[in-house]
Amino acid sequence: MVFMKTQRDIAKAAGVSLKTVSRVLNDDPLVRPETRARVEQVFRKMGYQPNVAAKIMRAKKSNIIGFIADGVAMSNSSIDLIRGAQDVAWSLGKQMMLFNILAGREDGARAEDQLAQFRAEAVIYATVYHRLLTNPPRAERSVLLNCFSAQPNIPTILPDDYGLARLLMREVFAKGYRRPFFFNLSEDHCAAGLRRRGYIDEGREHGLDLAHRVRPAVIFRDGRHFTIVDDLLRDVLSEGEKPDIIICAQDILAMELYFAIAAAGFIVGQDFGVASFDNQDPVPERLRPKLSTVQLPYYEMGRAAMELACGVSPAQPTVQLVPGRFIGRESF
Amino acid sequence: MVFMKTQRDIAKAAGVSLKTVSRVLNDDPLVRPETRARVEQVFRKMGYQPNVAAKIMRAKKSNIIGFIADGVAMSNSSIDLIRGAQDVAWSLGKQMMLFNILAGREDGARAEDQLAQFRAEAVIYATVYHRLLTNPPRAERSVLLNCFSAQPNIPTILPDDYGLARLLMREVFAKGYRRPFFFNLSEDHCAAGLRRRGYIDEGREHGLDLAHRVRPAVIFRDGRHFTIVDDLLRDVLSEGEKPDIIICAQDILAMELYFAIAAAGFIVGQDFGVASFDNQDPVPERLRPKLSTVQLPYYEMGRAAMELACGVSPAQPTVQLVPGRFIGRESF
DNA sequence: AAGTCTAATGACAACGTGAGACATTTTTGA
DNA sequence: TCAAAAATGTCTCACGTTGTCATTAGACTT
Repeated sequence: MVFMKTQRDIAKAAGVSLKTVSRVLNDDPLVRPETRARVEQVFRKMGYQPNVAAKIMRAKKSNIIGFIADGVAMSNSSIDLIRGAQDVAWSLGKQMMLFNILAGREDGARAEDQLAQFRAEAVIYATVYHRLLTNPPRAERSVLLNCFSAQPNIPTILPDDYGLARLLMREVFAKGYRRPFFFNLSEDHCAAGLRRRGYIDEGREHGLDLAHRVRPAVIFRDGRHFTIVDDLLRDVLSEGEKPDIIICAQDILAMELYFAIAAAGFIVGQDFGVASFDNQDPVPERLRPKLSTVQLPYYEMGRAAMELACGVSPAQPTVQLVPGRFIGRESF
Repeated sequence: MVFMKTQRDIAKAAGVSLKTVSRVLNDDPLVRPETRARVEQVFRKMGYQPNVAAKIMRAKKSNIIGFIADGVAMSNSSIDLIRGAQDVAWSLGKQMMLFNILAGREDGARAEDQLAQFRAEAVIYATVYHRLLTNPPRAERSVLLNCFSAQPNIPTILPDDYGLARLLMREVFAKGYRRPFFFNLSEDHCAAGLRRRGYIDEGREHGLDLAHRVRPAVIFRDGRHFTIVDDLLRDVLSEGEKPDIIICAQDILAMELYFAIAAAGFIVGQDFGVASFDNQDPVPERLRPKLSTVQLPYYEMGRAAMELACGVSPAQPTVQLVPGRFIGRESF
């Protein structure tokens, strides 16, 4: 972009002084409307674009908010985190600078350096899964999104996994189901504990003891996650009280469960209800019967994080839980 | 970031001139080793980060490559486009500036403005689906990724949909299938025509006339896409020669087909083979039986686009087709 | 020891913007 | 017609970095 126009060029072309051009750009009321019109005419004709680098220099303020997205490439759910943040940033005249990284590689440090070099005013650290952030952020002003840190006082936005589980179970009980069983995430996943507690607490509220009606359907072994939906379903059907609905901790687990149920000779939505967490496009809408899920509030979380980063919403409590909502379809 | 150190601060602290600090930073061999050591000592102590804005000003060169991603939020497949581009950019010392937009909103123009203001050296325009770009890019130097334009001479990276179809059918025939049927995308999707041609041509190569053994499984009506997998399967089973394998134009269509096949009382991989296009995580791996697909070469396409944008690979032919590869699993 | 050469270091300018201080011109109103 | 007010212009500086050129320190020659 060597041939970019400067205010000086505009001034010459419009037959006014550099200062007048500057006044027009910065909405100085001292400019006569006709002069303003003439200058703006030239802006359009010559295609002037202000030089952000010079602006940053001059203002000692970058208007840049960094967004470090860890592992977003692995899942599409968290893209809504980005969309939410982006929308807020633009509406505030801020520039969001986005980095997709994979934790464990040097990506992260590199992204942080880049942002520091652009003098980003704040940095949002986002993860795909709700989890603990091991190495804390270096930026002076940061916001944690979908993750949290050992060190306190960093503003943090988290999904209300506990509340989400209760919300889902309220719907389940409202439809008359009384023998739920919960196919949970593996216990190393920190949403697992929260959801289990919400599931059990909401059960107690309805006079049920669900403490033994929840088991992980994903296990972590040799550094990898394996799903054991088939085995788990077999176990659950052979022992104890047969469930009337199965809750899955992820849509994709629900998909596997659909196959497992069919393989066992049953029909989803008839012999068992199925419910799940995530509402991760496009799976729930395309399953038959369509899957009823609770939606993780990623878009709203992204918005909230950017608002914190930009200092719109005041400090708030350090950890902010964002509620989700129920998406009712056909599976229960 | 008000309290950022500058080279001037470092110079004062180290008792040398501003220029010497600059020399140390730019690996100028003219600096005496002891001086260099002293200055670097101060760097570490004071935590210097160069100011990119000033660099851009001074150099009149931004090292920034823009990436405008249209609709990435709608699908996770194209994230690999971004990963590929990002990896190349970093390895070249370039800074990729990423924008997620939705065509039809003002997002696009805004992103282009932002990039012009940052004096981006080139802009990559990427779309989720292989399609025609209606309003052409404004940037002087641009690359089209997964889309193409009416105006010629813009370097363009496209998936080789035709070749992908032939590749897939070669595998199908190699496994002995002789009565394929192709559940294609809707005809408004420009991959549909290419894949159909590849499908038919590869069939002819094996002595089969497949011109009438392909139909759209997705229809476009009232501005929306609907899948008609169930209806189509019923039709195909009731008329003409019963297929021994069904090819789906998307993994998610294949998922629907699994259900439709089960509903019709058949077993996937036994009564019919199923094959598909995309290899879009996590669906193919989690279906039972696991789905064999051809993978769209998104990562490589992203790399190729960034290489073009950075001027690494010479001009090439204007349109560059990137081949995909076959991912064999269990479904045929 | 004086002179010469080179290695090392320093001073300065410029990039584009925006603002302050102030001068000059134009317009408005009595 | 003149004074006041409004509009525009001139000039200067600062932001942080790095290329050009000038200067100094040290080493080497005679």
